[in-house]
Amino acid sequence: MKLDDALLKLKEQGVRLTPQRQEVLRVLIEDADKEEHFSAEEIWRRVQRRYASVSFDTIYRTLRLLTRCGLASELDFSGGCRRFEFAGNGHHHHLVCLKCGRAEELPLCPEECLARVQAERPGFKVTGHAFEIYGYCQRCQ
Amino acid sequence: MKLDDALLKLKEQGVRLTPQRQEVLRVLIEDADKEEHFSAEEIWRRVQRRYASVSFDTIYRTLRLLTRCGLASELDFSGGCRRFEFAGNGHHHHLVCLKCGRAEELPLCPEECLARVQAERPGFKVTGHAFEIYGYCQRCQ
DNA sequence: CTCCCAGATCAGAATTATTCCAATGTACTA
DNA sequence: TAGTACATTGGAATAATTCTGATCTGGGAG
Repeated sequence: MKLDDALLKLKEQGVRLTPQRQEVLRVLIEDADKEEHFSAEEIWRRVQRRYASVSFDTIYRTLRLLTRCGLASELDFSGGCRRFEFAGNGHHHHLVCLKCGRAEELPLCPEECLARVQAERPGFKVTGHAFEIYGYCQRCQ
Repeated sequence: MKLDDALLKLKEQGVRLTPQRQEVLRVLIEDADKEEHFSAEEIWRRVQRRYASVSFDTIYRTLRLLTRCGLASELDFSGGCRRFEFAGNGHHHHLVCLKCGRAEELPLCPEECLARVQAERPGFKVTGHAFEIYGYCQRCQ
């Protein structure tokens, strides 16, 4: 999914398209590569390049908004590094380096485990899941 | 594993057995049931019952120590609820309620996914992994 | 059993991440 | 093009965790 599609999707949901929101979305979509997932501060710095007076609060509020709209995901990796990514590139999980914090995307998902749990605990309403593998990347070993 | 075994294991590792440390370990082992995983504050309150002047810092330091010694695990659940559990009851994952924060233990593990990743990324040194399923428990729906 | 000191504890301050608030600004409808 | 509901701003508040420097103590040596 590209930036224009994402903006359209926001508009369809009746969300006001402010320049700050557009730029946060642009950073998530265009500045990220497969191994780079931004912290809120990194996103803030990048948005500041174009909108120097943007506040930290706006970044967080926008990220929460985008998450609610299904356009961003909040990643709670171990070691206190909460990161954000664009959610329009398909479901995946992460291989996370504990030294440099970079996360590579893994095109897999423990679906059988999920299915088993849902079958065995009908009383629990599943809404999501997380799966991360931790360790040290080649550079950091 | 019981409290005495855990204390012995600490001693073998040359760790000083202070009353505070013993009480933290006792809380983790004897006060927890399968659906209750304590926050640092909950552990602090419980240790205070016996050692009224214990500091918050001691709780955190002890939990880090126990984690390094393999006797505790830090659980980074989504929604900012970091919790701690005794690590002597076998490997497992968690079914986490996003409302009340309780976590039920799941006796399963996405092993095939781990094996696949290790086979496909020989350059990455895997040291651990996390798998949690989120949703709402019967009570909280 | 007592002494001793490396390492542990304590209280409170510092740090970090995130959210709240009240005043001000603005995207979008009509 | 104007009006207003919603968004942004900057600074302060909150919460979680860690640091610091003074004081205390578990447990080995004698």
